[in-house]
Amino acid sequence: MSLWQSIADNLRSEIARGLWPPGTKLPAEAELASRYGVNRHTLRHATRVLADEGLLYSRRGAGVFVAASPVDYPLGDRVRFHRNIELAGRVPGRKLDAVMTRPVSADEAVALGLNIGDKVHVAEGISMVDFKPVALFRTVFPADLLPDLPGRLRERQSITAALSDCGIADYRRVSTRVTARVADATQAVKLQLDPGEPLLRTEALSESGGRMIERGLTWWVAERVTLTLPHDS
Amino acid sequence: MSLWQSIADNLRSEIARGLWPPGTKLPAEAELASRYGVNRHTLRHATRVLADEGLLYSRRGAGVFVAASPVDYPLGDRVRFHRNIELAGRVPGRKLDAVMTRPVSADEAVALGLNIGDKVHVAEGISMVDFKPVALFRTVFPADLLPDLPGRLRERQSITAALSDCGIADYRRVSTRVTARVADATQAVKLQLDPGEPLLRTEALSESGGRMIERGLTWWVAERVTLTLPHDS
DNA sequence: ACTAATTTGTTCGTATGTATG
DNA sequence: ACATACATACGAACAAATTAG
Repeated sequence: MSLWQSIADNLRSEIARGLWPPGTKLPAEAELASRYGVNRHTLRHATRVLADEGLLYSRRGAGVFVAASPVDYPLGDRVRFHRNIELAGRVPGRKLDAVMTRPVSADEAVALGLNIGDKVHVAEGISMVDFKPVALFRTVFPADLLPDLPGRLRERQSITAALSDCGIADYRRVSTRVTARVADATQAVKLQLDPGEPLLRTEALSESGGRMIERGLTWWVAERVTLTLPHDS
Repeated sequence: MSLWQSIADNLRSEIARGLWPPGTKLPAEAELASRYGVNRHTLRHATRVLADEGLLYSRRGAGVFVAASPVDYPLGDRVRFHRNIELAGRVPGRKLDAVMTRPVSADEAVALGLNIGDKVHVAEGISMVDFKPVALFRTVFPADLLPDLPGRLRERQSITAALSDCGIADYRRVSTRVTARVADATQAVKLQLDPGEPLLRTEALSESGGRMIERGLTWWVAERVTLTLPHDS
């Protein structure tokens, strides 16, 4: 086993054991290199590999830092943000930026099976984990099915709870599509990250009782969340 | 409905109908604006929205172009690149950059259920659709189970076929994790895109007959693929 | 290698219609 | 009725990147 590999393994296990918590600044490369008794190039080889794995990141002139361990977010048939995050032992939160009712757009109409001119409720906001933003969402609901939804959304913390108040006891994902984009300036500000950082974009359609009930677009901060897929076997 | 919205809808439907095939350069903004009888700002508002949706992209000094429609890539229990792409009516391809055998790394050992010191075969390369690169992959196999794999991989076009030659007739995904990173310089060159463009990174584990058979890392060009999830109902 | 023409990107200014309270 | 705020639309000019000759 090469020197850089054993150093990488060493650091990896130390990070895994919590010896260097997320956000910690590692000692300077020169310092660490002398501790391991290797040349700075050798140490850099190890940290570069860990950075590729997403465990570390470096900022020129600032230092090498331990990346925040991303939240695992399972994308199953019944995706519920609050439950998912609580099951992972973290604190879920949501900030509602806007709730409005407006005519459906062309692409939304196709997705939800509506006609031009029909109205939709739109909820926009930010999802948080441990009081840090992890995602932006824009969710669209057919207004005719859910006349009371805007009010309920403002009262309740979770979308699931608001839908339940409107008589939608259960709903299921029928399709999920995943792609990625880099954050623009507006998204970066809302998510407290730098523009150009990658976002995972999911487009989800849910139905209940034969009607499309929800079309949700979510932009996840890639470095703060890992989407996991169901493999029912 | 505002002017820019109807222009956007018009262009959207024209693109959907194939009137402007992927890669086509649209007429210059000034030209298009005069055709629609609007100011250039108004036209730009429409094209900006379509660019946000991923239907168009613009290059200063060059023009506005119709984006190549991304390939839908289903992530199910039995993921087979060649079959998936052919089913979408496109031409799959693979370029093998390297096949080697080396000791397993720490994280690979955990994933595949191996011990330190065990050997793995590694296959690295580029996946293509319609002769354009869409993804980088690095796939790792336990060497003890598949002594002949390196030779087979070099002979055959698809990993599925090579595994079949080694007696693995069938294998299933047991876990898939999705996150995103921006492309570094090396990845950008291999994938023929600009550094800083977002990549979707999937980490997949597959098993066959009770043994982990494969751990595949794939970096997808986000603008050229959309990952779709199974929702078995 | 250089220039000129073309094309998108950005920033001024101005005006109008439409909700809101 | 009025003031305010916001989105929409037009006009002009210039900057920056690309392409053609």
